[in-house]
Amino acid sequence: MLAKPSIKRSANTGIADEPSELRMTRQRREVYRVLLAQRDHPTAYDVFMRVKDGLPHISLATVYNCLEALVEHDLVRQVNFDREPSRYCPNLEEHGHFHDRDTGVIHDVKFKPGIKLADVLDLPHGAVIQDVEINLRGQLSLA
Amino acid sequence: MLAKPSIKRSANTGIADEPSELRMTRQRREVYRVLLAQRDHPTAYDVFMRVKDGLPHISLATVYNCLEALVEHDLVRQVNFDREPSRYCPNLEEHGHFHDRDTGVIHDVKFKPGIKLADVLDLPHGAVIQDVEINLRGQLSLA
DNA sequence: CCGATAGCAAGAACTATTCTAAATTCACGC
DNA sequence: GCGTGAATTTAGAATAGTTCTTGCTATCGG
Ligand SMILES: [Mn+2]
Ligand SMILES: [Mn+2]
Ligand SMILES: [Zn+2]
Ligand SMILES: [Zn+2]
Repeated sequence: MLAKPSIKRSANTGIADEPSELRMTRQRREVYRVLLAQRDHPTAYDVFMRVKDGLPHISLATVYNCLEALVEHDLVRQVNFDREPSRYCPNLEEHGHFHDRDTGVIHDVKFKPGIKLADVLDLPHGAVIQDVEINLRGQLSLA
Repeated sequence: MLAKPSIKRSANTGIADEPSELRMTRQRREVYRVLLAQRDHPTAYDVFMRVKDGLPHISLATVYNCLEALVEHDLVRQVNFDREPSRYCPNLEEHGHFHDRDTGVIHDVKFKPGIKLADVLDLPHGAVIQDVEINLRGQLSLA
């Protein structure tokens, strides 16, 4: 995924401020820690369950808020397969996802070295790409 | 998107039947006609509104049913950007989608000739890909 | 410490989609 | 052209992941 600038405008002036720092609260730190600890592309609810070990009073809404904050500050990527619950991935390298229909496991899929998207796709003239999502589905043949 | 075999198994035997034909009802035909007539990746609700011109009594649930049937029989592709409402595309060539943030327009994006996904992606060993989804977001620079 | 801003928790609300149940249409053998 | 069973349609209810609202708490700069 390419970087997305997270601009905020002050309510008073309407002038663009610096992109604000992410305040690392206990909840956000724990959500992020959980994502790094087990990189299996958990859903928000999965994260909620895992975070409760360390923060038993955290709410699901807070998990959603934390995930949104982490995504907006480009520490975490949101991964959507069709209309299933969103999943979250702390791998910041440009990569796609392969969903194994048999096991449900989602594998990270890297580009082969030296490949750029503009090399393989016939983009509209003047297109500036800000975000790339590559989602594959299939099976892992056991042969 | 790669072809997805739509196998049905008879309830009695559990033996695989032929993939059943899509029965072209008035509703399905009209939904399909609307998709072909204006290829702007409409949502189910967009389709509903357009189909009502020809079939004023059609229900939204039927539009969903028809779209699902068309997708399952590989006449139409479902296109999902993040968690926005699904959109529908009758272009059966293998292609991705570019969402222009400024205009909201979704453009079809073809692969450059001769490119295969396995050539550019580092797939897991033994992966058999059944479905490919490539979604881009960005802007069209006017320069 | 003070006032302001940001974040959290709990539950309600939202909304795209799916499900339910009853009515209608259809395919097909006679 | 019927009768019959299966498929489809319809309207409305239900579902479920996510977002919003509200009141409270934590944090920050001074
Ligand atoms: Mn898809
Ligand atoms: Mn995305
Ligand atoms: Zn990933
Ligand atoms: Zn398309």
